[in-house]
Parts: sequence; C-alpha cells; structure tokens
Amino acid sequence: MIKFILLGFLNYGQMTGYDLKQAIDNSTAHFWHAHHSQIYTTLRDMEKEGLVTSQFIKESGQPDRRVYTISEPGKQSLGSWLDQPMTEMSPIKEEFLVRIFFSGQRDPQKVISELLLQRELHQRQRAVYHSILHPIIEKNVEIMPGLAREAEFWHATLQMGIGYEEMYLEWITRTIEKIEGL
Amino acid sequence: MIKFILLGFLNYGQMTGYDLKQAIDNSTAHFWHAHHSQIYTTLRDMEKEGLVTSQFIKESGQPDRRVYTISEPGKQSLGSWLDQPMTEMSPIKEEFLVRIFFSGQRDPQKVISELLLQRELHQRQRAVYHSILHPIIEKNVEIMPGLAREAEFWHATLQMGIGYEEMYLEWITRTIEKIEGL
DNA sequence: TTCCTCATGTAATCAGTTACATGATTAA
DNA sequence: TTAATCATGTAACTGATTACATGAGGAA
Repeated sequence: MIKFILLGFLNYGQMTGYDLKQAIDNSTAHFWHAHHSQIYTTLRDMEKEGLVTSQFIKESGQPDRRVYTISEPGKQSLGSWLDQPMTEMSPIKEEFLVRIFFSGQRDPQKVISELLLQRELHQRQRAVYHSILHPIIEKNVEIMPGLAREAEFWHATLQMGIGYEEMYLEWITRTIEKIEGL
Repeated sequence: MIKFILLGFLNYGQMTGYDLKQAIDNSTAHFWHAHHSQIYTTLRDMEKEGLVTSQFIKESGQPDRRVYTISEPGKQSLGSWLDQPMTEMSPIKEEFLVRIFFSGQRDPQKVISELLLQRELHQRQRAVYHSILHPIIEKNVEIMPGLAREAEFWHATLQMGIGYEEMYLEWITRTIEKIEGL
C-alpha cells in the first residue's frame, strides 16, 4: 500500500525520501501514515523492481540527498492499481472501541474521563483539518494552478476527515450521556 | 491488542479458540478483527505467559476441543490495560481514501462507479449493524440478564459503527456530486 | 549550548495475513 | 454427493513499528 502512495506522489514530480515523508505527514497520514524507516526501505525495493530510479546528489554544507523519479513501469503500476476497483471495505482497527466494548465492569467515572480525553484529541484533530490541512491544499493550488483538479480530490479526503471527527465527537457526547444515565 | 480482546471475552467465561473466533466475528470484528490462525497462536503464547490455562477435551464423535480459562494474572493484565487510558487517537488506515486522493487524473466515471460500489458495501454494512448485531446483543441480554450493563457498552460500539456508516454514505453522496460538477 | 531541521539509512522485532493441512458430522 | 459447520493447528511471508546510528547547520 505505501508503495502506491509513494508512486502517487512521485507521479507529481521527483522527490527524496525525506520530501515524501513530509508530503505524507501533511496529507495521507490522516488515513495512511508511514515511518521514515519504511519509506526509505520501500523506495529501495521499488528501485530494484524498476518502478523508480534514483540519483544521489552530493551537497556541500547540506546533507546529501537521494532523489527518486517515477519510471514508465512505475506509472503503469500506479495506473493499473487505481483502475482495479476496491470490492471490499477497508477493515477498521479502532483500539478505543475495544476498550469501550470491555468497559462494562469498570468504574464509570474512569470511562467518562477516557472519553473526555478522546474528545480533546478529536477536537484537536478537527482543528488540524480546518486550520492546517485546508490551507496547505489552498496554498498548493496557488503556487501550482495545474493541480486544481487534484485539489478537488484532496479536499474530498479532507472532508471525510472532518466528517469522521464530527461523527466521533457526537458519539462521545452521546456515550457520556448514556454512561451518566446508568 | 488481540490479546486483550481474548482476555476480555474469556473474562465472561471459558471458551475455545473456535468460540472466540465466533464471538469476535459477531462483535469486535467490526472495529478489530482476527483470523483463526492468529487467535490460536496467541492463545498458546498467553498460556505460556500464564494469562490463561487450558484443558484439552476429547470428544467422541465431535472434534476435540481446547477450552481456555482466564487466570488471576490474566484478569489483572486485562484490568490494568483497561485502566491505563489511551492518550492518542487510533491511527486510521483507509485504502479507499488513498485511491480517492490520487484520482485527480483518472476518468471521473470510473471514480464514480467505484464510489457507487463502496456505497453498496457500506449500505450492506449498515444493514448488518441493524439487522444482525443489534439482535445478537438483545438475545445475549435475554439469556443472560447479568450482562445488561455490558450490553450498554456493546451498544455504544455498535452506535459508532452505525454513525460511521451513515457518515461514510453521506460523504459518498457529496463526493459523487462534487465529481459530477467538475 | 541546546534544540530543531535537514537527511539517510540499518537491524530487530512484532503483528497480522495467507496458505497449507486434516478430518468427522450433518444438512441440503 | 456436495457444501457447511465444527475444530485445531503450523509455516511462510509481508507489512509495519521501534530502536539504533550518524552528522552538519542554524536558530534560540
């Protein structure tokens, strides 16, 4: 999966592993994240497979960089991945729900304070979407108007993020009320 | 993680690996699933750690079964895991959003048909929550009224599932409209 | 002088998936 | 006779996380 994210970004232009990490952190990380260690090793593997090529650039003063470029087979691999539709839903792994599921015998006050903590985190995440990610997309379109169409799709994923956080926050409110009513 | 799910169920009563698989499929699988292979190997590891004990029961006619029972250390492990609050949000891994994110250069009709396919799947999932999972909880409470309190928490996770699917379906509708408007 | 950013990697480990493997009973 | 359910396991592999490791430049 991370392979296709890397191909997706490299399809916009050549980048280093470091750049890719930044790009992911500012966008897809909110629905698919990766550690730098995974990014670097995956790029190596992809080069062996012929999906990307790299040039090592010696910098004087700054650290050396390895710049990756997508190849023709890489573009085809990305394209055919995108063209074969997903026939299943993504599985969900939500640890917090596991905790709630098994909280029947716990002190309700402890459960409520955990819910309040999660509320805090999800409010912060919603704010990140509004005040950080939204402006980043806008800025990208400003400096590269050719990406206007792409930006519509980036916004779509952002809207899901906001919708998710809003739903989550409403659920927290309802769940706190439910526990208080027990 | 799966360890605590197994402990959580075994805390309700002794079960086999097979029983646990069924229990998970009918409940937590919607926010944390596991394959039988992982369940069996994890139970073995847990026995080595002393969190559970097992008895092998030879059946005549039916297949033999290995029944697991939670131990005192197992109960403590579960309790202390539940008592240390989650200070982070669960990371999301949603492949479909990756596909949407990188769909800027794709044929809009193909993207829309993928969205329609996902709508189908999420509608089905919402129906599963209403027509299968809800009745299962109700039935459990009927046959074991002592689980009434637990059931409130099970319902809470179910409500999140329903909220999630509803949010997802609304997002799909909005996204289709957006793409049609391009 | 301490921390942050830039920049890249390896190694060890863990969690999770897929595939392989067996075999009886019961219902359609 | 075919498929589903009951029932348990091992092995290989992949994907992902955590830890280890280095080092320069610039800002506070």
